[in-house]
Amino acid sequence: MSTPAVTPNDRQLIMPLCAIFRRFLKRQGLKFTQERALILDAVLAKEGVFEADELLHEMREADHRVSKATIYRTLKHLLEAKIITEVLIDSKLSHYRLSFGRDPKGHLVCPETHEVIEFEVPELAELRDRICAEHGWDPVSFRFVIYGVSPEAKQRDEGDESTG
Amino acid sequence: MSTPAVTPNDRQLIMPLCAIFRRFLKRQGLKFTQERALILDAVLAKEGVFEADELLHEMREADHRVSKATIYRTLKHLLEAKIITEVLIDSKLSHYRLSFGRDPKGHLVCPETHEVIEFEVPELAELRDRICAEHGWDPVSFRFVIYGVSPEAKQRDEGDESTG
DNA sequence: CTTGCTGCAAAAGTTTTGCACACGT
DNA sequence: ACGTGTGCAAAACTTTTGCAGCAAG
Repeated sequence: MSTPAVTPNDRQLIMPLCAIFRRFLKRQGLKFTQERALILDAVLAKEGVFEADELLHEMREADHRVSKATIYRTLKHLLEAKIITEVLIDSKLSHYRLSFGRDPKGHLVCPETHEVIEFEVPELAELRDRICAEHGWDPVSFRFVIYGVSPEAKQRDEGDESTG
Repeated sequence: MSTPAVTPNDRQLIMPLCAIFRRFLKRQGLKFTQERALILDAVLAKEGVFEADELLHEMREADHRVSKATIYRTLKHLLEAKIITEVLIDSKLSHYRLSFGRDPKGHLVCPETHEVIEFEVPELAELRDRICAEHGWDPVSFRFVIYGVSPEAKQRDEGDESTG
């Protein structure tokens, strides 16, 4: 397990994000509670895409007991604060990713193995602006998800060739 | 209401799609029932993106009473038969579109007004293949959704400028 | 006739909400 | 102190499933 060059929970990020969230909350007349701090920490610790339930369980294991309801309520605030973004991967389950200070990314998803790879494509932002301009819309954000078969899934399929 | 040049329920499409679905079902040892025919008809009548509940209500109004369960079960078969595709617009609700014989499309979505515009971008298919090749994946499909503020929403906001 | 299909109602899964009490400012 | 937040459990919502009778091949 080698350390990636830049991780989402870089020291440089943690401080300002906490401050940014506090400021956001104050501006809305909301409070920066212990629970919200813990949830923000849990989010910062995630490297890629995550779901609400994941946070709940990870926090339980770390003995940071926060209720499901509070997690959902806080995720909404984090979305509004633009600290996280929703990533549309599954139409029955919400997925999120840390987005603060990062370019939007595309996602490569393997439905078989549930692998998710993030990738950056500068063209997408241009595309977004061009399409919006053509229709007279103001761009807000975008999602680009590619579904495919990962190398792992292909390998798995080889030993599984006998279908039916 | 002028007639669009090409509608999804073109005569040219209805026949083969029905035949294609029948063939698909037979190959799977499944049956082509009256209910499945009605649902396919309802799907063909939809111009753009639709949801399960929409079909249910529209069919009820047309006195084509089919149960929720059957609609969901049939949509799954239509997906497998590649007659429709899932469009990821909302993470809590499934959206579909007729996909048979059509290029994948991108979608411009306005969360405020719920408008959805389809657009074609040839570059997306190339992009999909390039990204997959870079990671050693086999491409299957993709979704490109842009969120933005539609002209209608902008107009609506003007009369709404006084934000508490 | 055999096998799969339908409708219903209940179950399952995620997300939201009402309420009484607790905490941040 | 005031106004929010929290946890809990129940509600809401979409989607799935078990079962008894029904229809397609």
